[in-house]
Amino acid sequence: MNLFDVYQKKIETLLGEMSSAGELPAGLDLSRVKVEPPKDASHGDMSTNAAMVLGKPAGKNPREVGEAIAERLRKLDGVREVTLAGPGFVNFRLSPDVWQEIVAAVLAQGTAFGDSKMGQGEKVNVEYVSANPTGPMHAGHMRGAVIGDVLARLLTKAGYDVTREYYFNDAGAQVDVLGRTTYLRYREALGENIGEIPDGLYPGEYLKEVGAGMAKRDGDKWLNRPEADWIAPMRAFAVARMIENIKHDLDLIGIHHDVFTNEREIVENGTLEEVFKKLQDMDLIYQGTLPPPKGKEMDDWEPAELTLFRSSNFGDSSDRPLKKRDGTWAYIMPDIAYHYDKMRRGFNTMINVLGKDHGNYLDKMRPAVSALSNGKASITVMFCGMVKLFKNGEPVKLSKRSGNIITLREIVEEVGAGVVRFHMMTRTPDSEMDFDFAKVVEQSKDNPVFYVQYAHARCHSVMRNATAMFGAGVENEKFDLSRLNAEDDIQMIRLLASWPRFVVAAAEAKEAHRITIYLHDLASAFHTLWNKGREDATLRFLHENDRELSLARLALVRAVATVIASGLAVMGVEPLKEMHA
RNA sequence: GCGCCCGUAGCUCAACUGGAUAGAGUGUUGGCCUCCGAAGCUAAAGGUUGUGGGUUCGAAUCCCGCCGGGCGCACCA
Repeated sequence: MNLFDVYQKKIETLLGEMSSAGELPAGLDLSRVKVEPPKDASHGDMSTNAAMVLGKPAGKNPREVGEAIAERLRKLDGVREVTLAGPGFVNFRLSPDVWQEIVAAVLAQGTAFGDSKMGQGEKVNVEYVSANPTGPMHAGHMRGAVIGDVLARLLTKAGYDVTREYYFNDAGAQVDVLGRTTYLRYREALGENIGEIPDGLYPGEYLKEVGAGMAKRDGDKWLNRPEADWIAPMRAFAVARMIENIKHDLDLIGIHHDVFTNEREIVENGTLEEVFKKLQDMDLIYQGTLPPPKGKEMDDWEPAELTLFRSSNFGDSSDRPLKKRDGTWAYIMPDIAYHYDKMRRGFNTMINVLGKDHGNYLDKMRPAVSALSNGKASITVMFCGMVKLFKNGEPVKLSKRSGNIITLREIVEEVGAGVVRFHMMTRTPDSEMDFDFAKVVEQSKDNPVFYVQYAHARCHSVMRNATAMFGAGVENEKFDLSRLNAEDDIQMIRLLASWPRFVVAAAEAKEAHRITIYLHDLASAFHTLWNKGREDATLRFLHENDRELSLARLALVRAVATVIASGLAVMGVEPLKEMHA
């Protein structure tokens, strides 16, 4: 239930009536007409720009149009205090019962309050994490992992049919390195002294158990045999183990993908050839020579004739090679084929969460997606900035070379999954962010996770007190919403009522971090209201001698807790009923 | 050199995607616990939204030019 949608429709109907009555021309474009909360609450509950948007096409002064709109608006049920302001805003208030009903709606819908049908069941593919299975999840992965997952939750809440996907490469050079390192660990497990891990292999301890696992499964059958014999089984075994490992680590922060796709499948089932043929049929493939890249020192540049894709037809800065000089596929080809595969599976909206260092991924992929779908499919990339870790105020040095990585598991064990998730969402995705192990668990209002959780816990504290005061089961007793008539009550409800709007706006913009902003506002409003009760006893939630008011206020408090929980659910964070030190 | 992103209070970030007087936190200085959890609330203060033009009823937001920053620019993966 989105009140703003309700009044948007009412106003559109009203404008239609004005056209019929000849007060406005027929066939006006209403798409820019909006109903939103005014920036300054003292202007009213809602505001519409209709008069300003329609003034010009109607050939009338906006204020004149506004006056006519106001006239009709005054006659609507639930509307009061219609005023004309500024350049032509029509502001109005809603009568208290309209607001009070929101509390009932929230309690009836529970955390589903704020769900929207905006997405209309459209299939969306959100691809995130997608780390190659060469090591455990570490600090560098957590930002993208959480951003992708929360975006998926948000889009689901907004009515999209979301598939969470993980794509990994189980071929290629990195995976060969994994295979070789596993072989070394395998020999170690069989009793050999392997000494230091040589340069160019993965030094991390985590491959020890993989090698041991291999030794357990296959015994010594791979010893003293050439690499050509053992590299494939080592790779396969290690990849399978690492994927299990990754799934397990992701589970620690509540992340579960629906689909795992690997590059090998795409390559082996002939998708590359199919895509290539398709592009050929569209006359988008030719043999040619590219100019050397500009602005870069190229000591070994040699012009060569290559098989090129006319990506510049689709806005790319230059055409791109799909085959190398030796005739084998260029590396972007599997990626293109993979996106073709997604489209073939019915996804016209594809979202990719990547690190900022993949800066030109979109440039490379968009032309292909556009060509292969005749412009129907879209690919969006969300770039994530780096997370800088701090311990005791000192930056944590990370070195993958020495195997000195901070794993996701360590972080989650130290601060908890909810804290990690919430913090990753406190900034726009592409900004850099500091993550201080001490600060993120600090129990003060400086810490947004705590602040929001505290508000939720306080709500539950009120519920506990209500039980103590009025006996068990008070929350199920009937309440009279009309008792919520203090301006502060209504103020609180207004904020609750705007939650569905936030969901829609955040989903439209694909900016899940806005949810944290809303939650912080809501928590702040609740803390404020709480404290007002200290100075003005009439605003307290519970009144021993006024059971009816207490029940109504208790309903309000439960609604606040419900909306906080609804927001935290989008974040994938478990709401706390009690804070404990 | 080219492409993408960014530039908002001293600092870290918002601003519901074109709306009215640009808001929070932090830092500084005050006030509030016999009272539902003071782990909180509250007052003051801080701005030519990098800059110069343009578009319109209206611009932090859209367009163009500068200035400054980040990332990317191979047939590597």
